[in-house]
Amino acid sequence: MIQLLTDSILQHVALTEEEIARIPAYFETVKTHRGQFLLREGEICRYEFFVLKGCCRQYETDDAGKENVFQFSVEGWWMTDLDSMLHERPSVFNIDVLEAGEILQITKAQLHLLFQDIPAVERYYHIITQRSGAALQRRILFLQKPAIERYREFVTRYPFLETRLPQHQVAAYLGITKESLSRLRHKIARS
Amino acid sequence: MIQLLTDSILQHVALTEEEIARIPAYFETVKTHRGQFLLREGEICRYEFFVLKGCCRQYETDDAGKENVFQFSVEGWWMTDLDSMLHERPSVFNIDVLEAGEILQITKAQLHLLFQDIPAVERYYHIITQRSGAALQRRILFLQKPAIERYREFVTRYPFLETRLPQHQVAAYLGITKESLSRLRHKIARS
DNA sequence: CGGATGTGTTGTCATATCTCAATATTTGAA
DNA sequence: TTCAAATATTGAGATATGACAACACATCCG
Repeated sequence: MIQLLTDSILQHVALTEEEIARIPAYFETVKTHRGQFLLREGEICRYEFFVLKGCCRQYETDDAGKENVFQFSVEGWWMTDLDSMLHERPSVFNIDVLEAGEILQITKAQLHLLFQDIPAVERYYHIITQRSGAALQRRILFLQKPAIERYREFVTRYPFLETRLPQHQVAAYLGITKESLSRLRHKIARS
Repeated sequence: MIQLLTDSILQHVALTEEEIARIPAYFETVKTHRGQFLLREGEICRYEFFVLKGCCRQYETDDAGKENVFQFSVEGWWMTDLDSMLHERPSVFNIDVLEAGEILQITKAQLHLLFQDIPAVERYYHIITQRSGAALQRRILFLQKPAIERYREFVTRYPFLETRLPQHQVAAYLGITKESLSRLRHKIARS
């Protein structure tokens, strides 16, 4: 199943068969179960996660206890708290498992060993970092739009998430309550 | 004045005097005047910008004509449309000059020549990219908070911008109208 | 099977923020 | 200095969304 990762790498850089074979050793494989936490608020995020199977969610809990979803991750997606990793500061995020499955995790130290071993992977990593930056940028624009447009854009961009996730999780990603989302959907269905 | 850039680089990586001397040639210096556009919506963003002096603003205009500010940049800050640069797709952003001054600009091609010439600059660039990713991440969390907290956080994090910018620009960054910001400020002042 | 838990809908009312309009204040350039 | 443009404030009413509560299903698991 780790092939999902090597495929992802090969989409961006070229590797020899021997290099491909050396990659898995740098990662830890973790079977995940629903409700499991990969990161808890207050901890320093030590890993980059790569989802092999299942669905994870990165969210923060605000003062009123409301959960704001930052990102979902499904098969083939990376997920981490960049700010916590980079500055080694306690994370504001929780990362938990919505759908059981399997993930890969790698520490910063291992990642750098991997870069030394296989420089092409460093190029891959930087490409991924840039793409994730572009995605964050889109998310910022997204959050400035009215709720109904956010919902439409979400459905268009991530149809597979829309059907896979419970509505209240989608609402928490859109930045609205589940009740408001229910009413938005109703309104759209009518028209 | 280009020393602002080399200082920024030297904060993160080590360079020899000769290397420092080779850097300016890769950049174009542009004197900016108020109202000038560095990037217009619909164009493909070809440059990374580095502000030497003055203040720039990156914003998008929504369907209703409202301007949403994505980012301000002052002395020593980088600014670009990552998504447009990376995917070579038309930008949704405008970048214009609020305060006259001077900027450096560099194309992707020149940047890669610079990386080949001075590999340490590539490391600097990746550090900057990561930090900017962390900043984008914070901005996403920021946008999910209520307006009054967004304003407080803005003032705390960027006190020098709060005083330097007209209020309606700050409002457009916070994602509220200038009237709402005026009222928020009034409310805070009273308490 | 049956209850606990998770999920989704609907009603009512509260609240934050917006829109539009009028007016005040500051700033910059001729 | 003086006028025009830019900026900021205030009021009144509209609108989007939230908060809370009740209820309806579905689903999972003992």
